[in-house]
Amino acid sequence: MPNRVTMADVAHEAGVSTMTVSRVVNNKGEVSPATRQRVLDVIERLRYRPSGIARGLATRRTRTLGLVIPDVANPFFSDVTRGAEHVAYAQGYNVFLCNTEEDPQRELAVLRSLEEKRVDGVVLCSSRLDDDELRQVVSRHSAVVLVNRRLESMDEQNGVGAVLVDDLSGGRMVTRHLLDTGHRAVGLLAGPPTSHSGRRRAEGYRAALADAGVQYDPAWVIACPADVDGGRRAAAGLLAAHPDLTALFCYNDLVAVGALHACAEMGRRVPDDLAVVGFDDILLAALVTPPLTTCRVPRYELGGQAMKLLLNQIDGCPESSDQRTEANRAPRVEIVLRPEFIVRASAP
Amino acid sequence: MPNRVTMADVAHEAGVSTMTVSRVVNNKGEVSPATRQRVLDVIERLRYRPSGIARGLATRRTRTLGLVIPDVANPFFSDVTRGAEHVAYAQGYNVFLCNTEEDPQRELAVLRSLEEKRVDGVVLCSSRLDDDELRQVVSRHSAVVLVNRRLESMDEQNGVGAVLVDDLSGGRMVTRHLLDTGHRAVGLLAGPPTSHSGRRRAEGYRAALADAGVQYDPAWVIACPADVDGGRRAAAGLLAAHPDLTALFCYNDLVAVGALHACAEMGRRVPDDLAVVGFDDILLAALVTPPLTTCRVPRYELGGQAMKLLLNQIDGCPESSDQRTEANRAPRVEIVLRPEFIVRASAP
DNA sequence: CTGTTAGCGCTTTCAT
DNA sequence: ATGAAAGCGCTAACAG
Repeated sequence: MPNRVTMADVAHEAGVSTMTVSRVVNNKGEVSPATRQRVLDVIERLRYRPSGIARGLATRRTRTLGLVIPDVANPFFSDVTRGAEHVAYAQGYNVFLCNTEEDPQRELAVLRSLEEKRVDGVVLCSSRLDDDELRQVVSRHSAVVLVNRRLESMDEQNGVGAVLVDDLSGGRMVTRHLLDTGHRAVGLLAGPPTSHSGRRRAEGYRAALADAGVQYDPAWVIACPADVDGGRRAAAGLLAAHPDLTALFCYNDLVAVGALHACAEMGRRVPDDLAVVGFDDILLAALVTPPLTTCRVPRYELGGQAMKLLLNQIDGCPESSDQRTEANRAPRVEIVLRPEFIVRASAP
Repeated sequence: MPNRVTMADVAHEAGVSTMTVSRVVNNKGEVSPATRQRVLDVIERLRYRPSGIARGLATRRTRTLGLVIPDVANPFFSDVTRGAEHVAYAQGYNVFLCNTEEDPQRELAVLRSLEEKRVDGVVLCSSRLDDDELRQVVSRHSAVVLVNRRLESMDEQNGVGAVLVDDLSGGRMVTRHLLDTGHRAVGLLAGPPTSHSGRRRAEGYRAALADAGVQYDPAWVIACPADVDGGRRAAAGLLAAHPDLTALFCYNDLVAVGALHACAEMGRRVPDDLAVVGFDDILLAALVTPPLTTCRVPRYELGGQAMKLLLNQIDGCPESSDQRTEANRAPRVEIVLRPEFIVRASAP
C-alpha cells in the first residue's frame, strides 16, 4: 500500500499553498515559524513522503547515482561498493548497483538503463569498454568517475574523474622483494589480458627485473582467469613447464591461493620450494596457510574517493550541464592510491 | 552533458504526435509499420532515451527496487546481492543497494529514502527491526520480501513474502555430526544475539543434544560478533573456561576461522584436539587450514528467490495496490531453502 | 512571508 | 491507426 498522500493534500489540510509546503519540506525560502509548524504537523499526521520522482522531473536532479562494477560477489568489488555507497548515502544519494559480469555488452546495457533512470552521475569500475565506447558513455552522462581505468585524450576534457591504484609501483615492489630475497626465476600469473590493472602490474614486474638487471623471459609469464581455479591451473601449467622457477607473482590473492593449491598437489612446499605473492590483500590472504605476502589495495577508500570525486563534479556544475563554460566545468581530476606491500609467510 | 532530447523532439522530427512515439517506444497499441520505422529512425538518429522519471510519474511504476542488507562487504550478503540483482536486471529492473550496517536507525532511514524514491518493492535482508516497526515498513511499501526473517501475525496478511534458510535443521545437522563422531562436550559460538539465524541455529544445536540425550549446558554457549576476531576472542574465552570441550560449533565460517586462530594460539590442534564446524560455506571455508566442515547456505539463490518472489508480488497486483481485494492480493508466500552439510577436515 | 502560473516529459483517456 | 487534452506531484519564477 504505497504512499498516496500528495503535497496538495498536505497543503489543503494545513490551509496553505503547495509552495509553502514545498518550502517547509526543503527548508528553503522564508516561512513563518507558525505555518512551518502547522505544516510539519500535518506532514507528520498524514505521514507524507515527498515524491522523489516528481521532484526529479521538476528539478532534473534525482539524487540518484549509478555504480557499475564487474561483480559484487568478488571481494575486491564488494569493498569498493561498500565505500562508494557509504559516501553517497552520507550525502543523501541512493545508488543503483549494476553488475556487468565482465561482459562489455552488458556494461553498455546497464549504462543505458542508468541513463534512462536519469542518474546524476556514474562511478564506473574496471570498465571493459574500449576508449571510444567509453568516451561515448561519458558524453551521455552528467558526471562520470572511472575506477581502475584511465581515459586519455578526451577531445574536450569534460570532467571525467578517475581513481587509480598505482599498480605499476605495486608490481614493482612485489617483484623487487622477490629479487631482494634472492630469487632470480620469478614467474608471473598475470591475470586476464583484459584487465588494465593486470597489465600495469606486469609492467611493474618487468620494470623491477630491468632495475635488477635480470633478463625478462616471456615464457615465465602466463595469463589466467582471476579466480582460485584459474590460479591453480595456471600455476600447475607454468610450474610443470618451468620447474626451475623459485617464485610466483600472482595477479591477485585469489590466483595466489590457487597457486598454493597447485603447489600442494605438486608437492612443492611454500615458501621453502617456492615463494608465492598475491595482490589486493583481501580478507582471505591473511587466513590461508601459509598467509600470503601481498600488496594491499585500499579498496574501501577506492570506492569512497571515487564517490567523493563524483559528488564534487555534480555540485560543481549546478545546472547548466549542457552549457559548460571554463568557469563551471569540473576540473579533470585523477587520484592515485598507493598500494602497501605486506610481507607474510608465503614469501618472507 | 545529459540527455536533453525529449519525446516531443522525436515526435516533431518524425512528423507525428508524442502518442505515436510513445506507442513505438513501448511496443503497445497499433502503429503502421511505416510510421514505426520512421520514428525508430529518428530515435536512433537523435539518440533519444525515454525518461524513466517522467514515465514513473505518469505510470506510478518506476521499475526500480530496493535491496536492504546489513553489509555488502560481508561475503554472505554480497552473494545474496548478486543473486538478487541478477534476477531484477533480467526483468528490466534497477536496484538500489542500501547497507544498514546493522543499525536499526539506519535501516529505518534507508527504508524511508526508498519510499521517497518510489521503488516498486523492497527485499529486506536480516532486518534488525522489531515486529511492529517491520509491520509499519511493510505497510508503507507496495511489495516487500523478507530474507532471513519471518513476520508472523500480520493483521491483514498483505503479501509479505519471505525467503528463509532452514537454520534449525542446519544447526541440528552440524551438532548431530559432532555427536555422531563421538563428541559429548560441544561448545557453541552463537553469534550476535540480534541474529535471527543465530537463534535458530542455536535451537538446532539444543534439539540435536536433546535428540541424543545429551544434557544441554548453557555455560558452553557464548555469543560473539559475527567476524573473525569475534570468533577468535570468543573461542579463546570459552576454551579457557572449559578446556574439556572437544568440539566447537560456530555461528558462521568467519567465526570458525577465528576459532581456528584461537586454537593455534592456545596450541590446540584441529581436528585432533578440537573439532571445529562453521556455517555458510563461504569461499574462505574450503581454503583455510584445515578446511572447514560447514553447512552450505545457498546465498545466491537466496537473493534470487527473494527477488523472484518480489517481482511476482509486484505484477500480481497490477494497479490497485491500495484497494486490495481477495482476488488481486498477493498470496503470502514463504520459501524455505535447505542448507547442505559439508564434511571437511576440521571436523571429519 | 505566501500564493499563482507554468511547466518538467511522459502516459492516459477519449476522439477521430 | 493516430492525435488532443489533461494530469502524474513537484518546483521555478514571479508576483503580491
